[in-house]
Amino acid sequence: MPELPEVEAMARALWPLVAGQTIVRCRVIHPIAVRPNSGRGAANEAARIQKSVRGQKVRSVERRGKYLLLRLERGYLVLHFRLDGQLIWFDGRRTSGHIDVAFEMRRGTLGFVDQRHFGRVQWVRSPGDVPGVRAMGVEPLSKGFTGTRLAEMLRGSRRPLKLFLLDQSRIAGLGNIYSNEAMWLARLNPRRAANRLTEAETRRLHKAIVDVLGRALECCLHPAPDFRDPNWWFQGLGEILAVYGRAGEECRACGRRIRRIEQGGRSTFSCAHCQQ
DNA sequence: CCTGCTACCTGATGGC
DNA sequence: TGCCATCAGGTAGCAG
Repeated sequence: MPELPEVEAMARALWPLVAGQTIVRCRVIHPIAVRPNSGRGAANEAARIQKSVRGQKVRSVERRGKYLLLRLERGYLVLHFRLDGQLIWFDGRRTSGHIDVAFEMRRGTLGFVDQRHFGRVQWVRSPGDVPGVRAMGVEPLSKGFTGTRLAEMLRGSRRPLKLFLLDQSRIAGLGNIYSNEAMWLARLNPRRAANRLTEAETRRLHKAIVDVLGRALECCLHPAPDFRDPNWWFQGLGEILAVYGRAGEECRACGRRIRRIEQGGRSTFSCAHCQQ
C-alpha cells in the first residue's frame, strides 16, 4: 500500500523511463480503472482518456501526497494506487499479465495494474481538477511543514490523533503504516485528541513524522523500484517498522506487547506503555 | 467549517 | 479438502 515514500520513489524511478517520451497510444483494458470514484455515466471515460493522451509527450513526473502525476504537454495523467496499485514497464509493445491501462511509448510500455480495481487513472487539464489533489494538505517533507504549522493544524482539530494524521487535507501522504509509526516514535497515544497535545508533544510529533518518512524514503530508494520486474516490490520496509502489523509482538522499546485497536474502521497499532 | 459513516473491489484469510 | 463469510485498505461524497 504505497504511501508518500513509496510513491516518491516510484516517481523518481519512473522519470528516466518516460522522460520526454511520446505516448503513442493509450489502451484502457479494464475501464473500471478510469471510472470516476463517484457517479456513473462514465461509459465514455475510457475513450476520452485514450483520445486525450494520445500523441502527447511526458514533460515531468511529480508526486502530490499519494498521487503520482505525469505532466503532459496538455493536462496531467493522475494516478492513485490506493492499496495494491502498481506500475509495470515492458521494453516492447507487448504486455503480459493483468494490465488495467497501458501507455505505449517508443521505448516501451507503461502499465498501470490493480487487480482489486481500487486504484484510479485519470486525465485532467489541471491537477486541481481532482478533488483529492485540490484539497491536499502540506507536504511533510517540504519546508512548509514546520512545527508551528503542525501546531496550528492540531489546534484546529478535536479528532483522535490517528484520524488527524490520516487526513490528507492536513498533512499529505501519511497512510496507515506511517501514521502508526510516527505516533510510536513520538510516544503518543493514538486516541489523544489532536488539540490536546502539549508543545513538547507537538515538537516530538513533528520530528517523528519527518524522521519516519525520511527513513522510509531512503529505504524505498535503495534499491530503487524496478518496474521491469513484475514481482518487484519495496524491500526491507518490514524491518524498519516498529508497530505496524506487529500486534502481539514485543515493543522494540519496552518489550511489552503491541496492541491493535480500531479507529475509524481501520487498524491502529500501538504500545500502551510507551505511548501516553 | 468540522466530523463520521459508507460504498467501492477482490485476493487472502479463517472457520467449520 | 472445500466452501463460505469476513476482512483490509484510501478516498469521495454525503449527512448531521
